[in-house]
Amino acid sequence: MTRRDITDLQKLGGPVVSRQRGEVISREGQPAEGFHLLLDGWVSSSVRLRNGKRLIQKLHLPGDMLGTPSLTLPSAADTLTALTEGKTSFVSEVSLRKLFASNPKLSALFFMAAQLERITLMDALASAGRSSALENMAHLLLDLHGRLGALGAVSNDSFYLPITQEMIGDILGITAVHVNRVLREMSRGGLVKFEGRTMCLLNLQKLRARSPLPIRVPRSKLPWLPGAKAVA
Amino acid sequence: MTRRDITDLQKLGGPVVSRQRGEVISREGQPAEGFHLLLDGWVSSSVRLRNGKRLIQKLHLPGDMLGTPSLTLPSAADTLTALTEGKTSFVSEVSLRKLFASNPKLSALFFMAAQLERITLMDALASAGRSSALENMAHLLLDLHGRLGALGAVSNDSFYLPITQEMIGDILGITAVHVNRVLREMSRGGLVKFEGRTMCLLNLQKLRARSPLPIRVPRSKLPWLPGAKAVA
DNA sequence: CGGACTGTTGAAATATATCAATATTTGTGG
DNA sequence: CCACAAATATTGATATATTTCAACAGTCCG
Repeated sequence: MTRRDITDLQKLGGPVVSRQRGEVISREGQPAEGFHLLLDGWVSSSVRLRNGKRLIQKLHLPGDMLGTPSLTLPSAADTLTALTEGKTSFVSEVSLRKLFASNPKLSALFFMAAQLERITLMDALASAGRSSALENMAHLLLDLHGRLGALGAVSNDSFYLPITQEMIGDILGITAVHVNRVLREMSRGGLVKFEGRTMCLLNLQKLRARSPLPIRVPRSKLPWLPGAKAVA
Repeated sequence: MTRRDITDLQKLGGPVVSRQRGEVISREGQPAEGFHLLLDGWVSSSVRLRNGKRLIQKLHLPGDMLGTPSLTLPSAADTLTALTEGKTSFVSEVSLRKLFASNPKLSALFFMAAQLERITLMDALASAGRSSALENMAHLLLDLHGRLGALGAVSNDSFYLPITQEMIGDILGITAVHVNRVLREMSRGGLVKFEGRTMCLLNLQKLRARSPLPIRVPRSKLPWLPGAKAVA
């Protein structure tokens, strides 16, 4: 990105808002009218099913855009909840228009970011359907390991995991009880170690072998992107 | 969309290519370098897991863009297979650049289309994890009913479904045997009727009651979109 | 026509859910 | 900083949805 791109991106968001743990940033069923940039902290995106059960579709980490899918709907599909203290800033639809109208390169990057999210969801869906709970757990842990690593939040393959086993269950679509059994089995097998909210991946190689799909690495360069000023 | 938008969109694709049933349009592991517009026919997007099992992530219908997520990766994540005879046209990365550089409105629409796909995937993921096979089947049938209806391919709530029960299993993440049991149970319960490849939804209301999530209806208007020529 | 898919049904095996009881940790107010 | 309540983790026993294996019927297509 050029300096101009970065400036444009920073100008996008409104004032920085502090979020407390447990705070609902946006609730399903309410109109969206914009999205949020996650500047700091963890946020979950969850949906409640007819039968009352909840499912977490995504754990958002700093740098993520929250709530963009709901821009396409009359009312938000998911609820955004802060899992830790954090900071967000709101991007209105008007700001988004200005971005698309003035910076084709960032527009294309936004498009590509959305495609990357699709990949993650596609992989999660493929994995969920046809793999055992342990395999899905391995995939989830490796995904977090990769994403947190990129943010510098992993040391010695261990990281802070500010979610309960029940939430992990809501991500993988299994019960909290079964999450516990699987984690303990992985622990006994020397795959991971966890104390409180700290998770340590003891054997990345074995974990990768158990993961139904590899963790995707995005293309580092997209040579076809329009130049920042290449406006017709 | 204005006339200019439509012209821009049509210019995007290369020559029309005819596809035979079973033909592989693009294979996972190979570089993408562009995507396909589906002009006619059904196409599946599938992934193969480490354990050899296949999972279908999406049934594509005419009007869909195929393979855009893989633009973000060094090599394609999914395999695109024609399920019926059909027609596609290829859009190169260069064409895509020109679009982003010259038409901010279509750029924004492309972004929004990707978000809509995310919604579908999020719902499928939420549904898959926490619902019974019958509930997921209801959701799938209603989704197809809605999408095919928009294309004028539904009459009397019945439509042509050019896929085997094994493929349905690969979509829902269950075995072909179980697909059969679930479909027959729905049939006995008066929810659906099927003969050969024709599926008829006999009781939409009951089906909706069994579906874990409603079928989403996109916003009809996005007033914030940049005008077609609103280039800074 | 015949062979290969595809659909259908039954019986047994298995992963995961559910229910229940207890231990441990975490957060909070005094 | 402590004590206590609430949330979370852990483990066992049992129930259940789905898979697996198997056998056969139907159907499509060359």
